[in-house]
Amino acid sequence: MALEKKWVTMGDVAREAGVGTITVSRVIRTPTKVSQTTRDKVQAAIAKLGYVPDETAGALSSQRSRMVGALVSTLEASIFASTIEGLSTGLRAEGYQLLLGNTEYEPETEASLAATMLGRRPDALVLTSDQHTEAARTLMNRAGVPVIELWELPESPIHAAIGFSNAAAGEAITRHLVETGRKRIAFIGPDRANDRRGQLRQSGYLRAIAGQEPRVALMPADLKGAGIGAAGLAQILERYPDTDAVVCVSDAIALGAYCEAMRRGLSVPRDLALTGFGDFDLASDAGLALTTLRIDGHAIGAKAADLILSGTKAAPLPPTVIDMGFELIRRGTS
Amino acid sequence: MALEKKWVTMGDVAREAGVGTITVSRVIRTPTKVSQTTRDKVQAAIAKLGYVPDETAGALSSQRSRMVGALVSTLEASIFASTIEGLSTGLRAEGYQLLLGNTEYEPETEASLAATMLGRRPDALVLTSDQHTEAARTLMNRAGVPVIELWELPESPIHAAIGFSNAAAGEAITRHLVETGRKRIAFIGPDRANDRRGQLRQSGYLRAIAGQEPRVALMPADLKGAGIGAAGLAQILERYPDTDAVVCVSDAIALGAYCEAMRRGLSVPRDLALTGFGDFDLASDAGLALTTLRIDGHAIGAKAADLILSGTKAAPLPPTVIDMGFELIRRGTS
DNA sequence: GCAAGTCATGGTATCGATACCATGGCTCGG
DNA sequence: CCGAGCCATGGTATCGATACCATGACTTGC
Repeated sequence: MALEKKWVTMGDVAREAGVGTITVSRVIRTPTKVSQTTRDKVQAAIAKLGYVPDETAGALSSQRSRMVGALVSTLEASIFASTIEGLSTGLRAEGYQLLLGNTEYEPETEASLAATMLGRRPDALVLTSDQHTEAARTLMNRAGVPVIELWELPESPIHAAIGFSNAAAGEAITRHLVETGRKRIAFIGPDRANDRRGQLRQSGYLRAIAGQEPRVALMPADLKGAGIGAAGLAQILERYPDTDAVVCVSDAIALGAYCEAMRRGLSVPRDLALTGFGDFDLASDAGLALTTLRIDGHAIGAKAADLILSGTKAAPLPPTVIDMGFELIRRGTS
Repeated sequence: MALEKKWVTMGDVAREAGVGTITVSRVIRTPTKVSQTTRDKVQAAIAKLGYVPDETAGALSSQRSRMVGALVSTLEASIFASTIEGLSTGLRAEGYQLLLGNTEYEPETEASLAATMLGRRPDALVLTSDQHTEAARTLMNRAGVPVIELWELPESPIHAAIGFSNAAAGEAITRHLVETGRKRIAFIGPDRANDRRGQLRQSGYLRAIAGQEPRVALMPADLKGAGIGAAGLAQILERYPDTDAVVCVSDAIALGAYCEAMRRGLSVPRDLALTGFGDFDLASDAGLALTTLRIDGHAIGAKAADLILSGTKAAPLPPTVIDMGFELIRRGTS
């Protein structure tokens, strides 16, 4: 341990201020427990020395890391961007920080990332991935760390969940097309074995078209959003030329389908109605004016932060499943 | 500290395997220094007990946290998504993890986040924000933590930088329009005082149109991408009805401008050429087929990971500025 | 006026891992 | 056959903060 001294320690501050180390700790964590004059002295010393408390040491001795691990299925397509933002903003207010991991829709990756993250002893784990390996479930249960699943309402939540019913959402947007007179409705999504959310939306679609013939195109996921939409619409029109509406599993996919429709000279929504999912920027009136289903990702993230911060060592947060709902936004494509 | 025992410790594993704790540590960190038989014994004990090493304690004693702090200007619009992804994937391979913070283009927020992050004693700090307060610079310098700035080539880098010249990029894409015969070129971007990257692209635009009249629309940043593009184009056409090309500071803004042009019955690219920036999914041939400037965000992130992992305690990474360049992608809008 | 209680503060053990140094067994060259 | 040198392993101090308990000064109620 003969490393050159690099960081100012709490002891240095204590010496400078002429107090005990514990008093410095209190000035930082629980200022009300220290008299005004002492507090000022200590704060002056902190400023003078440029002291930055070592959270690593604090975490070890207090057994609270003030870190939250977040495992997201994907960083692309901005799907979870606002959720992460809401979460991180909420946590920052209390000095908590976010550890980020990207599972890429792979349960195996999720399991390995979860294990690595638990090594940091986070105070909570947030998952936007919905498929967990048995090993991961065991690990997370045994760890005693609260686990919050987002963007879904799982049948058997690990602990808590905040989201909405993807099946109901898929059903709602499809029903909107049915109700506006569409008779031959198709569905486009990526072909991803571990994307349960997408599968649930598809099941909602199937329920809503009851009576109509299902027309589903699942395209290779490596095409990315727009590519999936464009290729998917091409496939649908080839197999079912008389299709008059398409439900896309995301706004990005809807963009691809929209552009493909333009290229084919189809009029939207006259010849073909189109819906997205998520209500991202590109769907707005200033953009494609896409009929879509709005998910308030920011609110989901903020709610998760609330939940985490409200749980304490003494009273861990109770198992809960919170339905944040969704909202149909009708714009120009339907 | 009378907390119930929750986690299996290295001592537990050592006892189970009948070895010293340090041997367990070596099995995890430097397996080659332990004999095969002992290694097997220890690994069996680890598996049996479900031991997850406490990185918090490891960080404290080894003075290496295996964490990298990343401060991004924004999580939205997926601008930095691939960079973060490249970074996190590269780091994961070595068991490093990512601490994420969102500065929202606010130098003050960046400074406060940087301070919080330094409390975790990260092994490196990665910034995609380009404006730093004086306090933040001082803090980062004093901390002795390598700082890597991304997506730019700063004149006075804090330490290392990986990116490209935003001014040259703005100039290149504008020059492309000049060379393809456009005579009255406008520029649309957000009105963000602390977005130096955008300002540099604008300065490149100004340099490239030399001789032409500058036509710049900077719209309120809270409109978001597509809104900025749509409102920006409207403003440009009102003030300069004969505009024949528009340089947009991002692909998302170009989408808004594109849709606005459609609504006005303008033909792209005949009446109006349009360019974006970033080459995100929506710009692809399957999407808008947008002429744009490709930035390889993933490569930038991956390179940053390499750089961080190559630096050791003994030989900290040398100050470097790496130009990753950019690529003009000509598609259907010019 | 005194016991009981509150407030501000400090001392010391401790969290769980790793660094440093030490040790015993073994190989190998002369 | 012996000492130099390597390999595998262990003991102990330590990283920098916080928890717990203790202490002395001062307030308050009856």
